[in-house]
Amino acid sequence: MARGRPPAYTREQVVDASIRLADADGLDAVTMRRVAAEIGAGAMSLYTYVPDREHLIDLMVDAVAGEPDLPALTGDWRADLFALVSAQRDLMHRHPWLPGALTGRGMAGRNMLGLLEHGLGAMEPTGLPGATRMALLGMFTGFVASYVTSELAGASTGEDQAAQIGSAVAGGDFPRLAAVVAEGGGPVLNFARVADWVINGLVRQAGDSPR
Amino acid sequence: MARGRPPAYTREQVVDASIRLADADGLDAVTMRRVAAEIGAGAMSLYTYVPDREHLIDLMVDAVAGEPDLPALTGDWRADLFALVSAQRDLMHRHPWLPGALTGRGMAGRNMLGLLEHGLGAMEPTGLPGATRMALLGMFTGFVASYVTSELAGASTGEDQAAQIGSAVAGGDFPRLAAVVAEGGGPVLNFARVADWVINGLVRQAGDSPR
DNA sequence: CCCTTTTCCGTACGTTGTACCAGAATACTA
DNA sequence: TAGTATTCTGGTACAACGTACGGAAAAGGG
Repeated sequence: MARGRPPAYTREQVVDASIRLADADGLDAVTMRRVAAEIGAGAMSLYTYVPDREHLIDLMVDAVAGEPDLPALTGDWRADLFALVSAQRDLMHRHPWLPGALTGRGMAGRNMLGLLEHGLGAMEPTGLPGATRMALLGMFTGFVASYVTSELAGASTGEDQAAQIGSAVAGGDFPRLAAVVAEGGGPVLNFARVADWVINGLVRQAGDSPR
Repeated sequence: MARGRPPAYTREQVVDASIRLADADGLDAVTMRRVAAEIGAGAMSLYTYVPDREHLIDLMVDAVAGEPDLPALTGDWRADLFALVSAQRDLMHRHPWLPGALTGRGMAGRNMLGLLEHGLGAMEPTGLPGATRMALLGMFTGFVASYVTSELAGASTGEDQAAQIGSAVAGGDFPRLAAVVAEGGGPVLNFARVADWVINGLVRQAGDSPR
């Protein structure tokens, strides 16, 4: 058994190196050559472990989806969903490329499906039908991605963008925007509060919904 | 006035050609050479009108953001927000690359700010503070992007992905997922209904929220 | 010891973004 | 009218990318 030259690396090594690169320098830094260099291999060797770059990114997504070990369900769907959503946010903080990678790349692997399974379980006490729970989970993930994206954007840039908004606002158009900007913006909205809005609001509405 | 050789093209021409390409073949098809060929120019001539590819995409986003002419505000924030959200959805249907392009690219130009201004106005009757309205608008756009993404994904792929899910589900793990799949999924949830959930749910919760 | 199988990876090709610059086209100045 | 300053055009070139191809290397089975 095990004929042929034995592999010098593993798929996991390749995926881990890719994740390390993406965490440090963004998804664009994940090039076949750089990933290979990271593990000390030749560029073409990666193709033994991964069919192409696109699948590599699928694997990266699914790998990080396996990171959080979610607490067991309590039966309180509010709390359970909040825990799930918080875990997703932590994940996206740890891997800022994740929101971008998620767009247009649906449910690749087992860890991703595990997250889905967990969410479906959390919403079981709501009594909502399966398709509805499914849709809501998509919304929740979209919400977290959107929230984290604005969190990260606010932290990093805000340089020339603030200038752009400022000058546009000063132009006299966008009076309401000007008012909001003048109002000071205040602290970024608390994630816990917004997550509560989303969870309570959406599930309540979904339950109230006719038909 | 107007010294030097006169421009043979316009920035608008460049941006429009890029949008046409992206609509037809996706964002990746927007390469400097292809865009240039589309308008009959040399590749390097584009750099007279646009600093680089990244800015080109910013301009594309802002250009399409100017497409919808939104109906005047009625004072009914539910209706006005629904109109806004529907317009955004139409936009993303017409330009399927938009959700992806939006990730990590915040509020580039005047049309984008105009959309923001409109949204702020629509929410004025809610009495919510400016920062809250701002945050909610971000959420709404995130939801629409997420909804449309899943709409488009469901329409196009579902080929090997369905097989992957099927085999994983057949494996015996993910019992709840299996139940939902067996349940038939049913028709995709109505956009109007989900949008209502989001708008009513979020605004209601934001209003109820303590402090 | 050779044969089959499997992995490794150097070389090479087509495509990308864009730096550089010579040439062309215009308006202003003398 | 001739020259000069200014601006736009686009060919050439380069580094970096994904990856097809194929020979070298390393293992087990005969």
